[in-house]
Amino acid sequence: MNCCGWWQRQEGQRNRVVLDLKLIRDNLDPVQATLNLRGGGYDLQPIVALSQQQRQLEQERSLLQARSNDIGKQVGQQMKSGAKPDDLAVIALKDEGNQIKAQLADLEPREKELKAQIEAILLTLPNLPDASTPVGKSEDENVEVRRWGDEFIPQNPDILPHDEIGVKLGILNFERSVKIAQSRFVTLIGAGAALERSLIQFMLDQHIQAGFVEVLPPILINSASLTASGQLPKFAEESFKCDRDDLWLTPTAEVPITSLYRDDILSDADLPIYHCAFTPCFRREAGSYGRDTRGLIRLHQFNKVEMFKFVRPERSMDELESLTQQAESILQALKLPYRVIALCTGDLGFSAAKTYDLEVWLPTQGKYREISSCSNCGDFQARRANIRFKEAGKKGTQFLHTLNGSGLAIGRTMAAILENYQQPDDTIQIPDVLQPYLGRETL
RNA sequence: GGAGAGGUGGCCGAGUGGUUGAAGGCGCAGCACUGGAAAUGCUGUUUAGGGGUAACUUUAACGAGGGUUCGAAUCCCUCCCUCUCCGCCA
Repeated sequence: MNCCGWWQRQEGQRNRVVLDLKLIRDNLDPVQATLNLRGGGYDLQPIVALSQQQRQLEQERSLLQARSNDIGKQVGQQMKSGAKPDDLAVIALKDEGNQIKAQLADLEPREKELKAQIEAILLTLPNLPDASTPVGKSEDENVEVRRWGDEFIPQNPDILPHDEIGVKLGILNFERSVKIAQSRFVTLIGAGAALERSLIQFMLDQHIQAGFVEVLPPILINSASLTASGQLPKFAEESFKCDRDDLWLTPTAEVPITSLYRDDILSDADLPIYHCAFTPCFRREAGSYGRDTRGLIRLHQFNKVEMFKFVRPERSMDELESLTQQAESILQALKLPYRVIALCTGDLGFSAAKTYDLEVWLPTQGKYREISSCSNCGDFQARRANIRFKEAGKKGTQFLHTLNGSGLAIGRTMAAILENYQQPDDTIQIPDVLQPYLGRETL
């Protein structure tokens, strides 16, 4: 992680609060207990201790600075009323000012160091699971919520895996992609490229119609953006980095979209804000050697249409349900069988408080595979990104809630179509809703 | 990449060392006036941390970081960003 230097250009950021320090201080045991549901051995005790010391120093420093300000004023007044710089009274004040300066020079670095330590630890703490997230240690304890489209599961026993049929049809090429780049890349050719493009267009159209405003964000993004949405500091290994520039290849559109409103104070009238975006996504897939080495399931570069919501806190759980349904509506329109899984506390992503995964049926694997992940991040990302809203007529600001969901991963959708729509003669029927986009009925 | 200009509150815009968290204006909110409104007048109008049940109090912030000073929006250094012109380029 140290090789990447992601922390080096963070100075533009105000101190981020991340998990609410006050919440931790005032509710140590419940917060610790909730965090423990994730596993991972997070310990809040050191933070509380450091925070205690830091506040102690802050109080001392404030007092000194108050006195220092006072001295400054007094000198100013005396000079104004005609005192000379070498008057005894003035010199005495200056001396005291210098003494305070010396004391502050000792205090300040110590407090700063404590703050930095606290901040560094806080940034590594994941979000607290929502109370409605099922408790469990690993993905084995995820809970299936519902299934859809059993009647569309193909019964043909001779279906070829999507990568094999894709290569056979000449629309996917993996070998040449190794030549161009590496393994875990694909080149789409002819109708394959067109199908990918049609899927992107179709999905965006669906979301735009549902009220999501399309954005096409930068795909090279800075460290502050990755920190804001929770990818940094813990997951530096997972992203591609352009080392000379403090720029990273985006792992998901969630990251640039979160930072669209970083450090903003929105008006409550602005909420909710719905965005959708098509972007390529880049992941190093460190630690997944040997998993899904074939096909479109796990690539270093893949396309995805993402949905994102900025909402009022009390609405976020309802918004998660409708976000999930929006993602489901794409699978339903494509008539692809899927199931909805509620991730358990042990399998929850770093920034999420609650997550539904959508898993599409892949006949040749005989199982459901993740094609969308819809998460309510609560105020976790809003804290890191410092995105607040102000209620008309009310004092102060509050952090809003963010949600994100794939709608959908394009490559995996392609894979699902190539298998579920495969015909006995090795052609691919094109789903009805895509035909107008692609301009043909079969591949 | 080369040359120049600039970054102040929701916005415009003043401010080159001393009660400036920041004049003035616009906007916004409340009140007054009105049958209602406009116009007008008055009042208010940033955020974050600490202490306090609270009223309140204190600290910090004028792009960011550092320095000079008893005292910095104002002076010095470094960095970032924006704009204009030239070059290059899709």
